[in-house]
Order: sequence, then structure tokens, then C-alpha cells
Amino acid sequence: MSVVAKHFINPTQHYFVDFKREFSFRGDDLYALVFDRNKDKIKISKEKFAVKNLQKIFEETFKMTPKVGFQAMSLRDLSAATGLSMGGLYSSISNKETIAVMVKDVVSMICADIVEDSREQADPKLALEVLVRGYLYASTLMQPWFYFLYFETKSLPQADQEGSLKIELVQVKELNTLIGQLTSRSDSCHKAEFVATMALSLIQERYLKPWKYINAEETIDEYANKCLQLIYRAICVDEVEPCRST
Amino acid sequence: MSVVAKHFINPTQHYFVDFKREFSFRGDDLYALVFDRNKDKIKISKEKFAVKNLQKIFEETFKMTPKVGFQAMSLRDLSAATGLSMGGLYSSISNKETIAVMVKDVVSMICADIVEDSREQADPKLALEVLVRGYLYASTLMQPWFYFLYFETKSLPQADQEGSLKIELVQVKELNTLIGQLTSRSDSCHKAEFVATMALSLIQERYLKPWKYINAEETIDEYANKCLQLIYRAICVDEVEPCRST
DNA sequence: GATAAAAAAGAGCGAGCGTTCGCTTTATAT
DNA sequence: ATATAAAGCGAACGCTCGCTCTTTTTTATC
Repeated sequence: MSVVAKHFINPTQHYFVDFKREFSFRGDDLYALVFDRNKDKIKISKEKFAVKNLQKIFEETFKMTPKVGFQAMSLRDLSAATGLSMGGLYSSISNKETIAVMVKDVVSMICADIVEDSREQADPKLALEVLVRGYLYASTLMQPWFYFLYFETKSLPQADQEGSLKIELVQVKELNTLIGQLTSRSDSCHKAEFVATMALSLIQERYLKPWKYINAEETIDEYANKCLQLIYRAICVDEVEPCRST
Repeated sequence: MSVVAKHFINPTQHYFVDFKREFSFRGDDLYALVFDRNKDKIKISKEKFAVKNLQKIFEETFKMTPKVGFQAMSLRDLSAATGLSMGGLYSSISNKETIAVMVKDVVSMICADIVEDSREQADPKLALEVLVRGYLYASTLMQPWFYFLYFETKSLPQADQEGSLKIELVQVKELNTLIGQLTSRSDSCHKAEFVATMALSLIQERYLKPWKYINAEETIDEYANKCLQLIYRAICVDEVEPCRST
């Protein structure tokens, strides 16, 4: 069961550390998973060696591409940065494009997991909270991966490009469904679809603009709370106190 | 004076067509302006020839880059698409990078204009409306330019990259200031900074995801109205009727 | 410590890149 | 009509790219 689901909203609760503790796409486990799901693209057969190389490859890719873009990063640059030779690189990937495809695969898995967590909740309000926090926390922990996929979707093969857009459509549809359930008993509110769009925008804002949040005083928990409160306010679920004239 | 400033908010008003009518960065005038501001980078000396070529260059660049990215678009591709020879291309630009730099210049000018329009308003609420509508309408009319700058900032020289981020910072700061003025007499609302961030996210959402809005039933006027209403609701300016239980 | 298998190395290949430059064509003004 | 300057052309250049392939080194097993 999701960490978030254990609690109702509480501004002083530190959901993020709990989420992080149970988040399984981390460190060697993550790269072992990548290896396992891409054995057909990887010439190395022993997990131990593959994991070591994949880690270097992704870490350096995520260092270089935000500055220059994936197309402009040459495999010679990557070779130099990782300390692997060209041959070494090509034993871990089948071609340059593979790197981007693997990123898409990882992000897809994570997003599917979050939706799954959310759907385990019977209460739509709780499900919405699990969904929003899940996306925000996961995309914070995996910021380079989410950022890369957003900006480098163009570097993917056609089929994966469509898959990448599909991820976003599924996210917003899921938000829309839950928000729709919460608004069904009132009218004259903002439409669920618009609020869902806003919610996703705010989630993406956070991982797409690291230069804006890298030194933020605001924690990701505070940000998540504000997002949820704004959603509630937009659809008139009175979670937040109204403003008071002074 | 800005078109928007003539009216108070009115859901049935078609602000966009008015804005469009008075929008000056269009057609030959736009490219004449580009030519004029980049004479040092352009070998052609007669405006007439330069305008014809620049138009082709930008139109085809905006057709190709959303699919493959600017780095992956070769000047041979562009040459074939525009019907210009390699030499012909290089009489209108001094190098490939120039194309991206010119886009940044145009977007900068437009954004500066919008801020100017907004600052002419004495009433902060009206100024905010002019600002939000201005960004939304301008980025709709110039969608390829705004989109390109967002996704290809990495292809700019260092100085222009910083300039590109600055545009966004100025936008959000301007929003923040105006929203701050509207919230100064109440407490327990969402913070102005957060609402400004949300507003900009929603504006960008619209021009960054053309695949989502290309066939939208919702007009840009309706979208603008919803954005403004959501801002007002977030800071408890009672423009919109509250939800009614049914 | 010997042997076989796996991994790492890096020189080299052809293709394609951005850019240049000498030449031809077109436009303009006398 | 002619002269002059501007615009347009495209083959060619130097270089870097993604990728391959043979050789060398490391690892694992007995």
C-alpha cells in the first residue's frame, strides 16, 4: 500500500521521506532492472558489469544533456566522461538511441506504478492525493530521467515518441477522472479537465525547471500541499480556509 | 493602449480577435524587423530579398524542428525544404546558430511589449488581465517561435541561453508583483509567488503541447478566461461564483 | 597457475555535418 | 544596350559523427 494512503492530508506531515524510503527505483536495483528489461540490447551478460556501466552511462548522460542536448552529446564525449572506451560503451548499449529508449522505459514503469498505487484507494480524494504526491515525489527523486524524457522525446524512435506522449495523456486522464468524481455533486466549478491540466502543469513545472528550484527554500512536501490545496479550491472542496479580509 | 485594457472581464467578449488585429509582429513586417535587427549577421543588403528568404527559412525550420529537433535538422535538409541553395542560405544567416538567436530576439521583443502594455494600466487587476491575455494570445499567434525557444534554448550561445531564462523570470516576476498587489489586503490565501508560477505554467502548457490543443473545441479566449478565474479564485478575488451543491 | 569465456579497448571506416568560395545568374541604373 | 553590383548557386573542404572489429586484458573456474 502507498505511503501516502496511510494518512489524510496534514500540512506538517513529511510524506516525502516516507515515499523515498519505499521507493524501489534506486541505485543498483534500478540499473539491475534496466539491465533485466533490456538484455536484448546489451551485449554484456553478467549483471554485475552491466550495472556498473549503465550507472556511469546514465549519470554522465544526465550531466551532459541538460547543457547541450542529447543530439549534441557525442558518444566520444560520453566515452571520455564515463571512462569507458567506445567498445565498452557499445557493449552496454546497442546504439545511441538505446539510451533514450531506456529512459522512456524507466519513466513509463514508474508512472504505471503510481497509477496503480492510486487505484488501490477506494476514496477518490485519497486516490487523488496519492496520485499527485506520487508524481511529484517520484519526479523529484528521478528528476534527470523525467526531465530528459520531456526534452528528448524527439530523439526517440517514432513508436516510443508516441509512447512518451501517451504517458502524459494517461497521467492527465487519471487526474481528470478523480477530480471529476470529486466535483460531481456541485456545479459552476472549474471543469475537472481544466483542473487536471493545471495540476499536471504544476507537477511538470517542478521537474522541468531545476534552475528555479535547486535552491528553493520550499520543500517538495510544501509544494505538494499547495498543489493539492489549489486543486481543492478550484473545485470548491473546502479543505483550505478562505481568505480573510484584514 | 492595449486592446484588453478597454474592457473589464467579460466571458462573451472576443478579446483574441482584437488582439490579433493590433498585433504587429506578423507577415512581412515581422521579417523586415528581423532583417533590420540582424543586419550584421546577414550578407544580403536589400530588404526585399532578405525578407523573402528569412520567411522561408523560419517557416521551414518550424516545420522540421518539432519533429526532429534543431540539432538534428541539417542545413542540407533546410536547403532542400526552402528551395534555397547552401550558398543562398548562408547569405541570409551567418551560421546555423544564428537562426536560433534570431528566434530568441523576436520572442524577447514580444514579451517586452506585453510587459509594457501591462504596465500602462493603473489598476493592478486590469494590468494582470492585460499581462495574462497578452502572453496567451501572443504565444498562440507566435506558437512556433515560443515553442522553439523553449525546447531549443540549449542550442543557443551561452549568453543567449541566460537571456532566454531571463525572459521567463521576468514574466513570472511581473505576474508575482501584480498578484501580490491584489492579495495584500487578505491573508490565508495562496501565496502570490505560487499563484504566479501556476499562471505561467498554464500559459506555457498551451503553447508547449500543440498536439493537445490543435483540435481543441475550447477557444483561446475561453482558456484565458479560465486561467484568470482560477487566479482570482486562488487569491480569493470573488470574480467567479462559488460552487453550488445540487 | 592454467584455461576458457567475457569484457574492455581503441584504431579505423564511411557517411554526413557545417561552412566556404569561385562562379553564374539576376536585378538595377544609367 | 550596357555596366555594375547584388543575389544565388553547388561542388568541395576539413572535420566529427555513430558505429564496427580485431586485439588485449580481465575475470571466473578448476
